[in-house]
Amino acid sequence: MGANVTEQLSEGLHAALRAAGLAPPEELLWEVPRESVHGDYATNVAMQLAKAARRPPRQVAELIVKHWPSLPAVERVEVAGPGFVNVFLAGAWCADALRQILAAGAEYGQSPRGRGQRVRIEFVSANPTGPLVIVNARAAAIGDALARILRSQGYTVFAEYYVNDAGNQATMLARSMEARVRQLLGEARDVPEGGYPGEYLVDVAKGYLAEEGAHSLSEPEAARLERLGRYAVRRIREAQERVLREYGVEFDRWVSENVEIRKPGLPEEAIELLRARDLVYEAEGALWFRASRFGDDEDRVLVKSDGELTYFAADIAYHLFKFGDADRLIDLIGPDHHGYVARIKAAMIALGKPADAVQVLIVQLVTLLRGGEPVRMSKRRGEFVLMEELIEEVGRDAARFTFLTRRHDSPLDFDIEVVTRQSADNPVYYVQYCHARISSIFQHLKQRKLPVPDWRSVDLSRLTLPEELALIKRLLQFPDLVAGAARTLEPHRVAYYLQELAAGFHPYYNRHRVVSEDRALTDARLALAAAVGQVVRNGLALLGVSAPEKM
RNA sequence: GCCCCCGUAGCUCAGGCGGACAGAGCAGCGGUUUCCUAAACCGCGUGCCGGGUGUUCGAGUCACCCCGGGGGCACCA
Repeated sequence: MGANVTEQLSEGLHAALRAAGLAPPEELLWEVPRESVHGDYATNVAMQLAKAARRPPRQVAELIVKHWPSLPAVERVEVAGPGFVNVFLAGAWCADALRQILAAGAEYGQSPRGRGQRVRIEFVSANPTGPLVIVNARAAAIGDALARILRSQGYTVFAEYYVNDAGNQATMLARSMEARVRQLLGEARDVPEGGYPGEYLVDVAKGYLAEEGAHSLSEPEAARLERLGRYAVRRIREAQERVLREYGVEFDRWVSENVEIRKPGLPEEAIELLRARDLVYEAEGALWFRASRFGDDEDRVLVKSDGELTYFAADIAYHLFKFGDADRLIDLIGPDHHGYVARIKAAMIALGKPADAVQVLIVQLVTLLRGGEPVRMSKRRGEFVLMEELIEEVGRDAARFTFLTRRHDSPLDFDIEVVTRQSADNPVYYVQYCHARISSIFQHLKQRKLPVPDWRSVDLSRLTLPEELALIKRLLQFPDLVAGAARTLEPHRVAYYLQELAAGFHPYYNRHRVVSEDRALTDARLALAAAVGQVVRNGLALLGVSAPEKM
């Protein structure tokens, strides 16, 4: 008993197919035609079934239309073009469906279809060697929105941040720390080649001296570096966590590669699992995994000839770790790691996971511009535009929304000056303003001491303007839209939908008064405004963007 | 040389598991406010959808090739 239109249409279509003696395809797809003269929904089943039915598509479509059952939601059904079945919704039914949207409230758009499935989504996972930068903000916006969207579809979602605090880079961080600490003590020391020369480490080094004291530097090298490294990782991680929280992103857990994967010997265990399946071999002094049997280009090294584990070996262990309480994994990674996708998938398939249980999304780079000029960023010299500077300058909502109006796999030019200078015309404000306007209508009502009607008893048949029906039909598409965003892992669909919805409301608001002398009409229009406001709020919530009452 | 991503309006990008006449925002020009927020509304668009071949009743969408841009091709992480 939902307002989900396509579910009802599919039931009707099934009934029609049965009555017509046609075998239904496994899945029925409804699309919203670009042109309204083609109806509110259309399906191409007739064309799909034509071959099996040994009839021309249009004839099949005629059969479907002929046997179409009477449904309150549907005014008429017709055959069009090469064999489309076009469905026109009944206006009165649509208007009445507003009641269901309002009753569902914040739950409108949710679905139970993912219930029982546990999804672990890992994102950002920047190295704990420096502050977060702009591309991390992009990944954070996308990952967080995906988590929210999947949750809305009933999935149990865990958001996870992996801290690569082991291996070479951890050592280089420790050495860089040591140089900075000794510099503070007056020694002439350079940050080592391949280290982290960013200024931020100076502050961390100051903290270290204050908390741990200079005497700790007299420890033997191994212990000294471990202490320095551990301290730096902790402080940098805390800073990353703080920025992400400001951005509105919370992780369910932060997993330390060093503590939770390496120390307990999980990589070795993973290798043994592969060995038990006879999927490893020794060659040239190293231990290899037969990745090429599972879709990778070539076999991959697990243990180097010097006896050290590769990052890949740890990564296999980490993915198994994630599968510990999840059925499905989603990794968001940067394009520089895409060479890893094939091998990690190969390893998971080799260990018995379904081929589609690991989904890897590549979040493409962000080219930062300022007034059309590229902002120079040099990791080597430690020059970045930081994520916190971005939030400061552009604002959290605008930054998130801008990232979410692009596909994750499309490289993005982000011109700070444009996004800030045009802030008033930014699409995010267009959508938020829609929400604020609707809030102000109810504020106005309150000031005039007029009651908010009980939606259950409002006469919605007063909503007959074409703009009103178009708006309502747009609202009715929302559940399918969110489901589609969840299925394809494309949060930007929600952002575009919201812009279209707002683009439907603003002109309507401009042309027609909601609150008028006609009390019954006022109540009906209030219901529509409330429903639009609710859906805007729900949609923005899925993106992690605020829905202000005032602007 | 091999692999991945991208190539749609001046700019930034959408185009919903192939569908019916290709869209939005921005930038530009002109107009709208005694009225629930003008961060709004109204009007103004001639795009070889990078090029080619193919699959299909139908291709911006799928396959292959080519061109252009970015990124990867480690016993680094």
